[in-house]
Amino acid sequence: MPQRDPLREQIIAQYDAMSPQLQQAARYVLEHPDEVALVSMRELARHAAVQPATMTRLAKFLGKQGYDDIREHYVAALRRGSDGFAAKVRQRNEGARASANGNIAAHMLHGLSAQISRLCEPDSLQRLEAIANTLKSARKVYVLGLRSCHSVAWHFHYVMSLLGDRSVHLDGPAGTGGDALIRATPEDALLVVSVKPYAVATLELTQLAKDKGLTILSITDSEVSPLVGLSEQTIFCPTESDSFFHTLTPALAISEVLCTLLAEDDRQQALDALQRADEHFLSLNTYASAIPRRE
Amino acid sequence: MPQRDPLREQIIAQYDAMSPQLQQAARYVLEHPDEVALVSMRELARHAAVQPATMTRLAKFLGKQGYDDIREHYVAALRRGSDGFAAKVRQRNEGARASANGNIAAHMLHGLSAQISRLCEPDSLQRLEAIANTLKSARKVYVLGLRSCHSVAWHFHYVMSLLGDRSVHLDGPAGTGGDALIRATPEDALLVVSVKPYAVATLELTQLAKDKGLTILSITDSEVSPLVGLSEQTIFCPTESDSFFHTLTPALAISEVLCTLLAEDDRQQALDALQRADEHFLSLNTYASAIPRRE
DNA sequence: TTATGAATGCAACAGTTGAATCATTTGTGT
DNA sequence: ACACAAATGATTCAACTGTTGCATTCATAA
Repeated sequence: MPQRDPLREQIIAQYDAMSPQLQQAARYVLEHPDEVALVSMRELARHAAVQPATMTRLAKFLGKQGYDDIREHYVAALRRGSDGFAAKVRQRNEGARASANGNIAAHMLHGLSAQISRLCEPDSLQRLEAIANTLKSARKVYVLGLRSCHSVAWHFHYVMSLLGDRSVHLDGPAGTGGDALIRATPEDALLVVSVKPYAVATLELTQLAKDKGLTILSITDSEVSPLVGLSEQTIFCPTESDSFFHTLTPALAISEVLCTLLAEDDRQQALDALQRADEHFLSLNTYASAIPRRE
Repeated sequence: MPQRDPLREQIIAQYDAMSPQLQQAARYVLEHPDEVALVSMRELARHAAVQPATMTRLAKFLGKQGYDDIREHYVAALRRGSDGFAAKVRQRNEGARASANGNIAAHMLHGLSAQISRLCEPDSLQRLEAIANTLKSARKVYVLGLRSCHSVAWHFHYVMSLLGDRSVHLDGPAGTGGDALIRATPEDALLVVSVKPYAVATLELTQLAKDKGLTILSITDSEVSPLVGLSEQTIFCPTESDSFFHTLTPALAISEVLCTLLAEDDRQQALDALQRADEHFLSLNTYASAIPRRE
């Protein structure tokens, strides 16, 4: 399981050179690596039937500065082993050292990558599929995401609008964003995107939609988000970031996956719709067909 | 991964009844269960940005005798999860089965994760830093991204607008999007986001800005993008995806990294600006401070 | 406005931690 | 037998832990 454990190998290599007490301590450490991370040195020493000082001496003997170096090692190993999310945390710590070097960017990108890969967990995948299925059978899909979540909501709506006319974006100038709900029916669904801090307007509109009988689906950041209680189905996106702001990259990834699942549901229809869209844009000269010559 | 976690469920169930500080502590515990087992209470409190006492109070609130009860729970969970590697094998099988099931979502998410982690290559990092440096010294930063790239452009602008008033979003109703360029000067920069197919309007506006002497920086998808020739500096975002549509998740990640680099450049000013923004939103009641009760 | 109770921050507490120092024991070579 | 160095045990210390009580702030109703 642990791919390679340099400290473990070092202990084994130096084992023969240790005094009996040190060997006893070392042996216990080798056989109970988790304990090192989870209990205090004194308790570990007690379990190993060794003086507390012996643990310190073991550390010194291995060339470490102190016992904490040993513990740190096993804490890190445990973090990595427990699940992917913990691995991210560790990565972040590692990256922190690099970022002292001045490279915040690499650090951040690593974190984002890990967060997205964590979305592959069975629970998330199941939720994604469930939401996609509900969206498929909805008459209209209203999309709501205010402030920082606008980007995600809009992108979802944009892609959906290329595929058909079922998507309605709840946004607009002069506070008219919610007006489209006037014609909403219980056969419709509302896809809400909101992360902490949750915009009041988002919650209010969602409540209104729920009162009108719409099926509420949400992309949000936590089990304890206020959206959870309002929604029939929920998918969670991590938003933590080392910067001042939370990240919306995982949320966008989720939104793109949902679009894909919806399109994939009826491949042929999706292709046809995109074909028509292409023709439309062509006749409008929306896109640069021939790339302008660059000097 | 843990089949059932009664404490977790208890926290979620009682979350709404907690005071804001307790909620903050509880939320951190929910999101970082391993940390509870691996670090001291004070350190956990520090990470969660609450008072140490709050953790104790959380424990009492949950009916526990003290914080140690909470820690014990998570220590036990971690022990079970790590050395009982049956759980891990099970997890792996679950994941494999799901993805072998033809799970598009998992495949896509893996791909996105890999694409973002590829952005950590030295070349990309260098480009990121170069663009950030140029943005720092610009008087105004105009942001342009049409159609699918709107989400990226808008998100960049949104974050920047929280930090100050240097950012101007080139978008608006009734085709007035480019009007803001009227007051642009050669001390300004234009950040363009565009991926294939490149919107004609984007290229035209960029050309106009270049003619006016602005520094052009771009986020685009290829060395042969028409933006490359127009831009002083360029950063490339992968857009390939298994779905019909290209992905903008990496582009958004890039935009978030840029924001962070800019904010990090003058930490204090960024913090002050965010502080002011917070006060503004508070007085406007933009965000739900007390999360509405859900039944 | 003022009064009231809850929520929060702060400071002090006793207990525990890991490490350093000194004393004692152990094993070894003469 | 002795001396002597390594190993071990015991003691002490500063730093930190989780907890508690008190002071302050905050929200809300009268």
